[in-house]
Amino acid sequence: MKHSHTIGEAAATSGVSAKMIRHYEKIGLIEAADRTDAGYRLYTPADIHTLRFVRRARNLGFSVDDISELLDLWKNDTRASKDVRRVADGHLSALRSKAAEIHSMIDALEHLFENCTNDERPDCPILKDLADDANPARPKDVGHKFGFERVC
Amino acid sequence: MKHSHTIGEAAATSGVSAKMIRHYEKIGLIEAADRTDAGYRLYTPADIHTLRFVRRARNLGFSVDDISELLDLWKNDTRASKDVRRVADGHLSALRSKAAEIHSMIDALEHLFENCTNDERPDCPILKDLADDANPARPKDVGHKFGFERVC
DNA sequence: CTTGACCTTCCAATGATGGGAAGCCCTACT
DNA sequence: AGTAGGGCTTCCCATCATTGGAAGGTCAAG
Repeated sequence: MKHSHTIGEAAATSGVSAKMIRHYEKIGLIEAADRTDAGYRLYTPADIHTLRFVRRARNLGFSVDDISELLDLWKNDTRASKDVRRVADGHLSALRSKAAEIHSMIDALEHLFENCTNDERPDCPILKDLADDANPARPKDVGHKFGFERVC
Repeated sequence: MKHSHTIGEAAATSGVSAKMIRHYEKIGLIEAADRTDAGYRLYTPADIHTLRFVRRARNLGFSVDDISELLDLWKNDTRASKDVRRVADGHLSALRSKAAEIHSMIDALEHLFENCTNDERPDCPILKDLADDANPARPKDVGHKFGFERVC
């Protein structure tokens, strides 16, 4: 086991946190690492390369399921280019529709701002609009599937 | 208690699911509803109006915390317009930065597609790029805070 | 031989929502 | 009057990626 690294080193060089490396192992995204006699995980340069692949895919917003599929394709020499493309294409169109939703929210909010005095008076067109029963506030239901945990 | 409605009716007319109405009550976003002798929740038209306000704000992507603040302002006649504006402004800039991230992911993916043959051959520039140690794939770390649960 | 930095596992929380089970309530129909 | 059904109740669990912490074992240097 020459050239093996601890999880901390693997985390530092791959950009994936040690926590997440253990997590990815537990959920089966990556293979279980070899261990020292003391139980420490050991990572080869090839493992770290895989971790980098995972991080880059996450940076592009791929889900863990997508990445699992991409990893399989990556390690399979007989893969067809179009299979990879299918995964990436699905992700891309999801991104595009998410972008469209966000832009429609931005537009609606900017519209609400148009008449906002931004002063000490209690009159506020933004609240008026939210309270207006005739206004569906761009009714497209957004909710959980597209993730507004804290930022949207 | 004339003019009172069950949670199902309130859900249907407000557009907020019964599940979520109970949830909002539990987390304190809305006040606990009155109950019948049998324990059924009862909603007045004013309650339903509040629920509509909540739904519209959610449709605009406001977080529950934001909405809680907006509700307080809405029910407070001495509010200052600028306080509402502060909440909405914070949300708007969060939306804008999220939009920017998504567009950078879209751009990166579209770039990967440029040389993709989309055929049966095993050669795939998308995977090559993900595996390329020299390529940080737009290193801006995205992750949990901006929500890619299933779509990104 | 201690100290401190690292590693281990396990459990919990985030945020908004959905799903389901087990059981009570109410109305309508036989 | 009894029953079928639908709606209501509470409680727990799952999602998704990630972080945090606690309790404890290991290793290297001082």
